Amino acid sequence: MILEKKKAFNLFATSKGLRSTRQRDVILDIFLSTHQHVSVEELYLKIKASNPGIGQATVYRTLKLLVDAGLASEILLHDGQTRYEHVMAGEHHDHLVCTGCNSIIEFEDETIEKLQNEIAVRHGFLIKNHKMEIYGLCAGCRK
Amino acid sequence: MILEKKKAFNLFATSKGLRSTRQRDVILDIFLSTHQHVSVEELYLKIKASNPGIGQATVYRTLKLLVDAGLASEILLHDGQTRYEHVMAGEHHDHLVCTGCNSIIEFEDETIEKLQNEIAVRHGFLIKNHKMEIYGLCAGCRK
DNA sequence: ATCTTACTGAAAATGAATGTCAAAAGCATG
DNA sequence: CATGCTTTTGACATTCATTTTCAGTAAGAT
Repeated sequence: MILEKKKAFNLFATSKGLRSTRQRDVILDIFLSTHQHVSVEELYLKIKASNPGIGQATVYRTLKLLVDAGLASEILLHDGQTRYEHVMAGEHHDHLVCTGCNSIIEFEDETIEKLQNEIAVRHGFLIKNHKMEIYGLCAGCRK
Repeated sequence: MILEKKKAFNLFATSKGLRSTRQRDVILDIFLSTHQHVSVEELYLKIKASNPGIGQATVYRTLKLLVDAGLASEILLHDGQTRYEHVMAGEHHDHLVCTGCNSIIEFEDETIEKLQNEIAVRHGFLIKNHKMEIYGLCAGCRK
């Protein structure tokens, strides 16, 4: 699966005339190895640990590329840090965000997706993507 | 309706030991008179036009208070500006965001709300609020 | 009217994200 | 494998939204 994504990225890169560099390989690798919803800072620190040479500007730049390539997407929570999550082809998931411990639970619901499409059609709207975040307290934090 | 909200804010203010000031009155007034989804900058400019004395720090501070009071909520789009929308008690609406012209269409869907609750229950999650944004092209921009 | 404490405005500070630019690296070519 | 052209990079500067600071002002209880 990780291999597929690397191939996908290479394809994207060549189609755009981008070059394949050590930095991009490393960043993609480490991004893919992280849990969902990494902030740039988290990712940068992780990268710096094994590859001290790579600068954060490059991490920022590469993450944008991953978004363009359809491998990652940005999520904005309410802590002022942009986070990036993995995009699985065709699949979509949404988030339960715990405001107590900041943990994120993912879920998927086909019925909601269908309803969204209906709503879009009703408004003559062409959906590109969407995000849904439910805020509250997780089981652990309710006590 | 605007009056109700002012009362609600006063109630909140006294319950928290906050003082009632001219600035807060003005900001709440003008916030309530705006369309949905004002950015702080937009609101600040509007306020400055009629009340040149009020500083933007106060606008920022007061908007946070409105959120605490349950009268406003933050929305994060992808343009680096936090926006605030009106919160109607009990009611909830979501957004179709056009990436072509940046217009926002609101909608409400009871079935989706119900499904969200089911999902929350299934995960032992206590919902406080939620956001859903669907990105794409509006009817006008599809052409 | 006085006193305490919260509030405000202006300016400085912060912090995420982006831009700049010279040096380095990719990669097509001879 | 040297050459030359172009993209990419890292370090640093810059931008821009938001937050903090702080001295002065104003609420509102007594």
